Amino acid sequence: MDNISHTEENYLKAIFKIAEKEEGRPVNTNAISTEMKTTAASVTDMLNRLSKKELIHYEKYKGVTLTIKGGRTATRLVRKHRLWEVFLVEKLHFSWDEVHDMAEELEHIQSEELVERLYDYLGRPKFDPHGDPIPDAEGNFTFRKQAPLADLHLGEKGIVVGVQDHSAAFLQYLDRLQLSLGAQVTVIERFDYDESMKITLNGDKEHIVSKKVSQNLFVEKQ
Amino acid sequence: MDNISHTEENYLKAIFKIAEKEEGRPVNTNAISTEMKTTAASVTDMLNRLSKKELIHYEKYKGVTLTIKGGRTATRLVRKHRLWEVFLVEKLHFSWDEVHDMAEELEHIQSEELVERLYDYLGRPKFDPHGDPIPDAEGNFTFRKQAPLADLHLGEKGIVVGVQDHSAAFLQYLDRLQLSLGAQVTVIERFDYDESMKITLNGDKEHIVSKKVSQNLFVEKQ
DNA sequence: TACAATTTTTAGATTAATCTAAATAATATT
DNA sequence: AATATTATTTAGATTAATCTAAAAATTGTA
Ligand SMILES: [Mn+2]
Ligand SMILES: [Mn+2]
Ligand SMILES: [Mn+2]
Ligand SMILES: [Mn+2]
Repeated sequence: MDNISHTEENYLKAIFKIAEKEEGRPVNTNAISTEMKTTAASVTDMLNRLSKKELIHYEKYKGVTLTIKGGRTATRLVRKHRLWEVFLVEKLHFSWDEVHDMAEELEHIQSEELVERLYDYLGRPKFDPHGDPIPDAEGNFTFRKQAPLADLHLGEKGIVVGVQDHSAAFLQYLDRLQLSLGAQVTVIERFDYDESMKITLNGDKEHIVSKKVSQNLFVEKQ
Repeated sequence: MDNISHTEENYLKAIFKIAEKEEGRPVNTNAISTEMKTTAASVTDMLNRLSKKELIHYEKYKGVTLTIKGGRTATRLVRKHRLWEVFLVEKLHFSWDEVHDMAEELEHIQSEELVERLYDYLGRPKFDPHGDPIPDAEGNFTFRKQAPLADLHLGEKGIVVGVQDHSAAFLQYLDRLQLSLGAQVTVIERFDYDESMKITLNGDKEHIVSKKVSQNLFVEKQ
């Protein structure tokens, strides 16, 4: 009755993630099939199953939203995923571009007690290795007034606090430039031609970063 | 082709465990169905599947043995299971009677790299919280010349190194008596009547332990 | 050896999760 | 408004993992 399979959990997380971007509007079938790398027919099938379990509100052709129960399950998963990522980076010294797939499996470990002990063990972190907020045990997220680096004006300073693009390629590129979380960046020149910008890193190293990079990097203005 | 499901992994581990007790004789269907808490029919079905994947040698009505590949998979699972148990006890401070079910899930996390990093992180342990040996990355077990406490003669001393019975009830009972791994016990009296014995614990506390307890506790003679 | 008991396998169903192909509904475009 | 396009659902199959009930093989015993 109450048992939720790994697959069902992954669907709930996918719906949660899409709903976040879409600011709560009903999530449609195709968006889910893309996110889950599966067919629309499979999604429809699963939506009926999740609906019967009262994890989503679903009306044919109208898309879905999470119920309270479905939302709680999804945020629990996000909490577990991000805490395991912290563990892998902080304790086992994996780099931030290696941990996602492992966390994708670890997030399904049942025990609530385990998660909460892990949380304490890790020093009650508020953010994961990519700067994403870790919801607390009640499901509340810490919000931060962050903006893409691209939004900084000439002369403005910011601290790198997160990424939009979580791909290994982007994360490795940032490593190469030493643009890690906590780094201080200052915009010292902006090029209208291709919307790239020149920045200094911790008041020292200079870099030119492309529009794509500056749009995918979140900073907290200073 | 090469993908092994959680369920298949659990069957391999069950076969490995039974084969250990039976000293390599072919493992029969009913033994597996008991260990897996499932029906004989389901086991037969799974044996055909494992056989097709070349994880076991199987002949109808003759029982099964693990192939090299099946054996390697099983010992890797045992390694993972026991390392996670060490993690849960040493780092998250669970007690030894709480960790089995969590490890039963954690053992299925794929990444080999994760296991080896965990191994280093834990200080390359050779034994799990119940005193069971942790096979190394190549699948070799450390053997110990251990015997049930019941085998100690009057006046003999031993160090508690493991348990036969892994049930929470037994482990909690041992906790109550402070009979934990590493404790030194000396047999100071043996009662023929019910085969119980009186022991001293670390040369101090005295206890009378039943036959059942002394048979389920492993010691290393001194 | 013959019969009984036990063990194992087979047959036939069920449920979860997936797929392809076809049908239907919703939306966009002339 | 009619038609074309896109999105979604339905129909029908497949595979893994399980079950119950019945059949068959093996083992134990008189
Ligand atoms: Mn992740
Ligand atoms: Mn997952
Ligand atoms: Mn265990
Ligand atoms: Mn398991």
